[in-house]
Amino acid sequence: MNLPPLIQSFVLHFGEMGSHWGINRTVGQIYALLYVSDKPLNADDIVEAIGCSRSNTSMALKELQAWRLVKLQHLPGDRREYFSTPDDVWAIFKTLAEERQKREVEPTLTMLRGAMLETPSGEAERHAQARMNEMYQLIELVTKWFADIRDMDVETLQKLMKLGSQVQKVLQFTQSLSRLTGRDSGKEE
Amino acid sequence: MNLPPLIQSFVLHFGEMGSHWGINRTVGQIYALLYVSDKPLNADDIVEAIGCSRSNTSMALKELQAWRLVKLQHLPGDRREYFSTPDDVWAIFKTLAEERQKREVEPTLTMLRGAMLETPSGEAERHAQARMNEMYQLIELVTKWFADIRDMDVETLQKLMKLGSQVQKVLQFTQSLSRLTGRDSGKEE
DNA sequence: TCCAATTTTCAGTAATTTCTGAAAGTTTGA
DNA sequence: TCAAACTTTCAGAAATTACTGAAAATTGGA
Repeated sequence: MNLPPLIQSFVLHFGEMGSHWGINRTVGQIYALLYVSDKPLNADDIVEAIGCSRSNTSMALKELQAWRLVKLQHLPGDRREYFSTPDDVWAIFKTLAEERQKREVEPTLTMLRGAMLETPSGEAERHAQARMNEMYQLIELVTKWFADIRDMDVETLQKLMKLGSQVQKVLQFTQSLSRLTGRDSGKEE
Repeated sequence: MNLPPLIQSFVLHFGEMGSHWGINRTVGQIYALLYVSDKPLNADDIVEAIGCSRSNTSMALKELQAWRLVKLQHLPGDRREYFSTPDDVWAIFKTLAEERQKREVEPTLTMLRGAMLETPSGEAERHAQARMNEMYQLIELVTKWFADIRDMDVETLQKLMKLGSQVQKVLQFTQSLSRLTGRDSGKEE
């Protein structure tokens, strides 16, 4: 690996972190490299920069594309494929949230839904099913909320986040208002 | 493994999912087993139910304790250690969020903070540093917001989540109000 | 169509992670 | 203090995952 020190430490960090996430070192490193690069890179650029094999690079890029974290593009007069990450960090964040949702949460929800349909035989199973239901309700609520949040425009989202826990006050205020006027701003349960 | 079918499929699912998260199969399975169990279990109960070795169980329980996802307790007149998960699914969710924050996000923030202090030499490093700063700002904002959210009481949190994206309307409404009255409910940037 | 440039696949190897059994360590109460 | 009950550690085995180089496949232009 032959990179300026600032970039190198960023790339190495993402490589290490990869294992905490579900991705391998090379995938993490390549993503980091593309993220900070000021121009799209082709596979050989990446091999050169990271110091991994050409085939490994190919695999890693395929995985990053499956995650929708890199864009493929062609440069005029060059047959090679060039890769880059989206510029907008919020868009990246949303993509990541969507993909993790799809890969990690959906399958669990499906399994739990199936479990809800079973008829428990015996006390142990009855209790287990009740617990699974608690988990199901929680995950579903959080999931829907995340989807709502993801679909907000960045402006609103930033406003909301900066408001932070003070949103409580706004809610309380709105609820007193609605009690006075008889209108309700929130969804019913 | 010798468990009622409903419980078995739950336990196996968490085992598989473990690898998508940063935990191994046994850890996932044991957590799932404890989560649905109607009483605390000791290490031998777990070995019996899951079918792994005693030492593996010991390691896995240690990891689950490090994640603060299981409670250790003693039963009167029994020297063995019994394990269970917290009852409250919201508490579990919060613990999980805190631990992931600590393990996955903090180290990255630290690295980025360090990178911000470097003086870039050359255009590539200058651009890279700007990108890292964008990432830093985003992660910090989301992190603070998460912390705010975590510290809300469950009631408010559920209310907020059920409101979903309609919170936008509440925000807009409150802002028109504050424009009228000259008061501001939100933090300043 | 053919050739050269480029990308992908794949089988074998290397590295890492997980798991086990045996041994060592710890704790409790007699 | 000792012994029994129980837990942890750890070195090596097993399983899994990551990586490589060679070969096959694909692509675009002549």
